[in-house]
Amino acid sequence: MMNETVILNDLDPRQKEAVVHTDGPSLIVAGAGSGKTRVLTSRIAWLLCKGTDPSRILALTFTRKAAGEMKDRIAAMAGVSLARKLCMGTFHSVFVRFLRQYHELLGYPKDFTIYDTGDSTSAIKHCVQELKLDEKVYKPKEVLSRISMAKNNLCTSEAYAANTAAITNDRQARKPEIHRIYAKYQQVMLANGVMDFDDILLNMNKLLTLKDASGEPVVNQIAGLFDYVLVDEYQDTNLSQYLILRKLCQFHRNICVVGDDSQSIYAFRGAKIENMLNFKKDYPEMKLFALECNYRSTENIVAAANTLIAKNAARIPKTCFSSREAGEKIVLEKTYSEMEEASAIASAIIRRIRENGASYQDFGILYRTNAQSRAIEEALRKRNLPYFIFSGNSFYERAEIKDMMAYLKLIVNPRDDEAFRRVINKPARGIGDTSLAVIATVASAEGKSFFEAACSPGLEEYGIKSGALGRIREFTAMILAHNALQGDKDAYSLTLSIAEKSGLYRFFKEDTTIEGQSRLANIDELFNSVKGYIDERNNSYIEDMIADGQINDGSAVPAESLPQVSLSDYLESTSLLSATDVADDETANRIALMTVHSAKGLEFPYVFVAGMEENLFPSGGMMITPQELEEERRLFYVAMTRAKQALCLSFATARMRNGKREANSPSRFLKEIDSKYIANPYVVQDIADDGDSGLVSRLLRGGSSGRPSFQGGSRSSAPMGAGRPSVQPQRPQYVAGSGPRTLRKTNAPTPVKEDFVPDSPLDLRAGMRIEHNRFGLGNIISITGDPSALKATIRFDASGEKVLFLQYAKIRIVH
DNA sequence: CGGCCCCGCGTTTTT
DNA sequence: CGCGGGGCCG
Repeated sequence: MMNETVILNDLDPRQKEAVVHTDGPSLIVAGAGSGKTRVLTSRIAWLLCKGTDPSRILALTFTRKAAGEMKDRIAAMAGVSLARKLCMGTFHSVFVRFLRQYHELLGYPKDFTIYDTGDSTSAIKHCVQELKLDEKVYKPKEVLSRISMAKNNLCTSEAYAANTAAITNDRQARKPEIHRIYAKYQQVMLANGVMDFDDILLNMNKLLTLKDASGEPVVNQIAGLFDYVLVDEYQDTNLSQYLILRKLCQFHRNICVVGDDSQSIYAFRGAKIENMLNFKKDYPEMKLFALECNYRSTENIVAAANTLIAKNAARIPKTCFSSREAGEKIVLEKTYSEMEEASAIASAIIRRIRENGASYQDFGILYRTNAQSRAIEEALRKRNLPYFIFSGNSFYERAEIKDMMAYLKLIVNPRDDEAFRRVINKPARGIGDTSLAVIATVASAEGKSFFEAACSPGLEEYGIKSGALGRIREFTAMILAHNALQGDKDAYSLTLSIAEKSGLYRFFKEDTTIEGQSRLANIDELFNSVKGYIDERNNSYIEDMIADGQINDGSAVPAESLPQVSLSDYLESTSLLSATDVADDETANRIALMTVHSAKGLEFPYVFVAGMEENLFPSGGMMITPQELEEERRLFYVAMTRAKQALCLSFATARMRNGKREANSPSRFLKEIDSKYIANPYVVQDIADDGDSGLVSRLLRGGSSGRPSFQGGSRSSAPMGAGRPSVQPQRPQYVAGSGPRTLRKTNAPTPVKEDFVPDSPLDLRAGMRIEHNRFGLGNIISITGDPSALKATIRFDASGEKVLFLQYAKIRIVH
């Protein structure tokens, strides 16, 4: 356990203030690169240091990665045993725990499962069909988004139907039946024992208004569990989350929220920047801390971003400054097509590598829309530059994975109709549309789920043929058998079993086409993922026991005594987690391509932002509202502040969009940056000042300035070209097992779990200097045990001697 | 039951 | 232009 001095050691005075002021409401406005996470974790460590019971601290984040990262850092500062007792996680995962605990009050089964956006969309679609409405008019995605917005604003289906504004609005949009779809959807979801993401928050709100069986308000019980509440990325909270927080903090008012209003980019999803702007209204006694020192970017970049964001009206006034040198000016790059733009970026990267000794992972190429990646990919491929894309399409969105997941969901919650539909005839087992229609009719008539309908004895009477009936019975029996095994078998063996028994694995195995083989590989990858999850859980269980001093030898924990990791545990871990689509080795030393949204929280020495054009960035064109324009500006602010060393902003005067060539003028944002921070501001100022097309003004000018840098061999304005060599760039580091969005600042104040590539246990020898992903540096004292269960006694510098199971521990040799 | 073709559509996306 | 979904045909 660290002492107070150590916690405060690497913090600047402002950060220190924010860390030690623990009681009462705090608003920490943390500019980009200002050490936000460091302050949050130090604050928790500080509380622990002061003797606060960790279980009475609630810390909420948006992503699981952020939660994990914070937990790791706190573990490094305050010890694993304290860190693991914290109530820390995403809004959704923490609240799901409470919802399960109080499921009866809400009328949900204990094993309710969670629908992802895809599941919800298809559920909506089926509701639209059942209500005999036109899918063209009631596009499932659109309807879902409308319902989602309603839920985020705590508008239940009943409230929606009674809300004249909403109804009028829908009528004017020629979609008057949305309220009926909403009602139907909610009814089906409840009957299926399923919640969508928004329901988790909505029901949490509802729960906090209920009384338990003994008549005690639930809010007293839950809010009473905590003395301190901390929230990360507060600018991204929606109304639903805001209200929950308010209820949870009403007794002690020890709420600490951290965020940056300038980086609020999720309004389109219901996030309310007002939550941050109005914090003082709810908590007049609050203390404001502004972290304005940016440790990430050079002064030029920080100052330039400041001038941009100053154009926004809705913001908390603050002026960020850099702790670093002035650095290079921002370079603009004008091109005439998206291909040319991509080539310019690729050339600039090559030049940087040659002249600055940069490596691939030092580059981030950001864009507003995913469609822009294509041209860039082609340019990079042509030059053999390795890259990876943070794709929106995740592992869990692949059809074959969805199939397997649907089986798993159905085992845990047989009432899940969407899962049932998906797998009832997968692989084909002679239960076609006709049979499914009958099942649907029965379910609807008897108010049952599909599964219950499929089990009901009177199914023949509805006209199911005996052959099909037998197969249906076989199917339900198979699911029920697995459902019953959940207590005895762990997630892995159930997954293997259902893959085999359902015939799905054989089905994919028999498909010898290339795609078929890839699907099979994905299924195998899913098995690995389940196994990995179980190992991870076992590993941390053992480490926790050791850290707790309950045991000091990993061998005291025979495998069979480890708590079993159930299928339901696994499902919850995946349903609330966006996929880790990009494996670590795929991101290793590659150029990163991603949308600006995905880049939030990341940093790169060299950043390119492509497509700086009106109608693209800012997107939307004329029908964009002032609020939306401000959000676009914040989005661009996020893009700019990803850069540590150098920033290049490019635009194309024309590009292919939806199969058509479109002319665009440069983004207004380019002109909003004070030109003194730009190396070649004339590139944008000369042209298209007032809707004039770039081509015309170029012809008028004689075309000498603003020429693309690689026409005619001129390269004077090449993006981020031969900048003077400066500090050796720090490289972004990705967390082991990380999903797309995790990147750690390299100037982290404490040792943390890094980009961990563990060495094989077989390579470890007594006497070696090693590093453990959690416990840090240490020396191997001895290695014992038989080859199948090797254990090592390791003396850690920070935490003393421990015995670890090598099959679980992640250890690498330090040379 | 599966494959092929045609049509429509086309920001951003933690959970 | 490139994709996914739905419908129709073999």
